[in-house]
Amino acid sequence: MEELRRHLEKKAREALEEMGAGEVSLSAEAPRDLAFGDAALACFPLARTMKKSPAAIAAELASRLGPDELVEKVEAAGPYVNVRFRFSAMARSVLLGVLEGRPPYGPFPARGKTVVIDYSSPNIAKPFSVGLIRTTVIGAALYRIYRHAGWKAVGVNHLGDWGSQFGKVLAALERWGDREELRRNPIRHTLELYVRYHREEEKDPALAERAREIFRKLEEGDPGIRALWKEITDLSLGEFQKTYDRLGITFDLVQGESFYEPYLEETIQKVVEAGITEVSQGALVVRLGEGDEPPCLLRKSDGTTLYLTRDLAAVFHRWEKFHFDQCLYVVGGEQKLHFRQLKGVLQKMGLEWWDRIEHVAFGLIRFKDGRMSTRHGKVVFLDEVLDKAVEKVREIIQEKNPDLENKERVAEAVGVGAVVFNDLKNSRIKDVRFDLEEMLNFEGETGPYVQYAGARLSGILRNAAARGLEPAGPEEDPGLLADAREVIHALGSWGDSLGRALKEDEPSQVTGYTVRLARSIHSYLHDHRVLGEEEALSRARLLLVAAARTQLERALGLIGLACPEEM
RNA sequence: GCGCCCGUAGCUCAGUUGGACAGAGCGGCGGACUUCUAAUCCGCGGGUCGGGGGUUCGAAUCCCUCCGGGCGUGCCA
Repeated sequence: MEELRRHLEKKAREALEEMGAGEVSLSAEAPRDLAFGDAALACFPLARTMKKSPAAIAAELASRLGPDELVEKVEAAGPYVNVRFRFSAMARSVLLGVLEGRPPYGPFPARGKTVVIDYSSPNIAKPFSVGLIRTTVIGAALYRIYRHAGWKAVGVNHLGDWGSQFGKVLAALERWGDREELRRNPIRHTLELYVRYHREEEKDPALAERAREIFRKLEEGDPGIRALWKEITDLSLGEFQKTYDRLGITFDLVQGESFYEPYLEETIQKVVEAGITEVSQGALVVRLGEGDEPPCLLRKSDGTTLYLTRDLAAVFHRWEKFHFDQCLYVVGGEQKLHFRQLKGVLQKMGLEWWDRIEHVAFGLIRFKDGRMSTRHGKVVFLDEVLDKAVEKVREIIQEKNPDLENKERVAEAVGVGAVVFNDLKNSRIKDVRFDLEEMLNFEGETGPYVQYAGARLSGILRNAAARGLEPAGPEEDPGLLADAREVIHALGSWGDSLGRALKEDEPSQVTGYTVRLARSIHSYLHDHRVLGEEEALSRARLLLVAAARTQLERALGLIGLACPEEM
């Protein structure tokens, strides 16, 4: 599709030059409706320089753009020039592009650029709640998308394994904890302790004092406290890993905030040496901007450090290690100020790479009656949601396809996929209401809908193989697929979707692509048979089926969904 | 109070960066399985694009203002 558009753009450029428009160019875009054609040139941008109406320009341009080996028909429609490509050329370009894995369908060659992506980064004193799914799956999708586009991607899990909340948990453990229970059920027990702490903190000032003291000792390196901390973080991380495995998510670098603990002093020193700090109310701060913009705190009045201090240490470390071209933080939108401050400090320090930092924000998950709160124990565990989804899929399989092999594996892939898909469906910035019922509705624009399209395609390919029928080869004319124009277009729009996904750091563009592709496939398969037609037709359609299946699996893979052969 | 984000069909959302008649899914109603998987497909109904101004040949999209919701706003992360 891309090469056809470039061909058209080149022709248009030449024609416009003949028309005396000078060195101008128009870009070919997808028309609003397939009925208009396969590509459209909008002439609005030329109206001013050419001092003619867009419609007049379109009319003249259209008259100069004749048919050729790739273009079948050119037509002016108001301010647009609509172009229909020769179907065989278009189909061949798309189908072979997909099957041979040429970019953008297959991965791009390395382009020598590095992106560091910070995602998931759970606070491991807290449970793996559904709230964490957002950063985890959005970040992992971006990681795969950047890699597909030829970037060197570094996935970082910046574990929240440090900070005053550990003082709280350890203080609670000291007072009410059960070490046996902690080992058996680390996450739940830690959560219980955390909730209890917050319930009792208000009426018991000594408790809060003890928590602060413990955190201070932790930072000072007290061996007993350190050992306890290590035990909790290890147990907790083990539990997190199980969920990552289920989601198929990996990292290149798992490094807790604690890792940076020895570097905090030199980090603070670096900022001080830049001459931008001041002491205010006993705390070390950097003032950014004017007016009410709150200052950034590097060190509290009690001498301990903050989130920002540790993030600064981490970003220096990342810079030295990777010299990234971009560094993305996939973190909720409520932390916008924090990242503005992080960038602000770097900028004020005069570091030229401050602008490569980007906060990829997303909306939070809310319940009908307000937001989640770990402190109040108002959490839903992600694993429970996944389990419910998988259970629902099991029931559906039992009902629809009881003879299926690998039932359990398919149920897991479809159930987990449904939850992941649901989270990647909408623009990331929107808040999402936690609605289990909607998550478990598997009809319409859902993960199972897309996977089901893949399974139907696979079924056809299996049957064809059993009959010894091969897809048409590249030398054969794909003209027999003229009734599949919509599928070809859906397939061919991949470059647009991928481009926007990258430009906007928006995995939902890929999700949307899978839905459109699946829809065109379902619709086509409903109206057309592949096997049992005249051989040339069957083989041509088989080529389409193979390409659709390949591309669907690729796109699903980028957002972290499997594409089961059967379901 | 101030700052940022969101507001499109009953519900959940798209809307290709200012352009062709505002589109999907869910829910509702009505149809399609002796034929490669009906977790599917096809049709119908449903919208002052939160309100009001402005910029423009042209605004859901840009600017101003108001309203509603969310988030943040010095020692949490």
